[in-house]
Amino acid sequence: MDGMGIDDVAVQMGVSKHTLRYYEREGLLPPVAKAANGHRRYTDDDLGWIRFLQLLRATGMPIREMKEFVDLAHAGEHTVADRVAVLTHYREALVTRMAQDRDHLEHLDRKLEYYEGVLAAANAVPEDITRSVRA
Amino acid sequence: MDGMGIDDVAVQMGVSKHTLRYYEREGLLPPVAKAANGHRRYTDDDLGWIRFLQLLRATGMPIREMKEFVDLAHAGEHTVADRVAVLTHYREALVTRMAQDRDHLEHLDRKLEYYEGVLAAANAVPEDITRSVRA
DNA sequence: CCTTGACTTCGAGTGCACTCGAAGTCCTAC
DNA sequence: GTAGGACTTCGAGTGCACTCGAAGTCAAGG
Repeated sequence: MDGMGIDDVAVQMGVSKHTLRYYEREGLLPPVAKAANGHRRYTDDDLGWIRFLQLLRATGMPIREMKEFVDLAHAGEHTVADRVAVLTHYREALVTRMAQDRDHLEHLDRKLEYYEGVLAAANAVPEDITRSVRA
Repeated sequence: MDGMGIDDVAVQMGVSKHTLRYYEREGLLPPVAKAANGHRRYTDDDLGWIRFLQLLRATGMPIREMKEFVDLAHAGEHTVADRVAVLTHYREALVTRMAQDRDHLEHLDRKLEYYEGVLAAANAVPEDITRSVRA
């Protein structure tokens, strides 16, 4: 039989076996083919789906809405416009978050600069003390 | 008495009153001063802390580690180097996430382009059908 | 034959970060 | 003086996304 076992898929895709079964249970993944012994065999299509799901998750989409999206995809071509709408929505949320992250990074760097200053001062103080002791 | 009430702080900082009390309980916020009637009065320093906590959260730091950080800050100047280490760690995690986000955005845009193509084709098909019917 | 080990299903448990509700207190306005 | 409403504490509940463990099945190796 062709296809990969769940263990290989888990390693290759960087998710746990538990998560793979969980996604399937939740309907995010179409029912995966089973070998004669009942073991899952993942096709390349399955792998593609998993990659896509990972992308959706990475955009911040919750499982519930991912399921809705998957159902739309399953419903056929007439849902493409809806799917574009959903994706566009999360695209915008992602762009917003990216802007916020840039902002947060800037703030963080300012904090770090401040701390570096404190650190430099702390290193300088002993010298001053030395000098004052010497004086 | 000076300082703001919890309601104003919640509105101004964009967090719920529940969360403000929760943060205080968890030791993320130093014990906030209380008016004679037991109501919390937030000083400007408190507001500054809250803003800082929001920054830490935004970098992806979990509550538990925020508490550790706060404890370090409370412990005095000799912990500055440790604090810099923690902040630097989360700074790097943030930078990594930002890079991943750029990557995700690119993938998402490719998906969207693909879908736009499908949509354009779907709009084109009826014309073709019309033509074939006419022929 | 029987142990080993990886798979299966199923429901239950975990960790996180809130979020809520009950019960009580205290000022304000009528 | 009492009804209303916002505050207080405290412990319990929620939602999310896994994560785990028990119990069973199956194929291969010794």
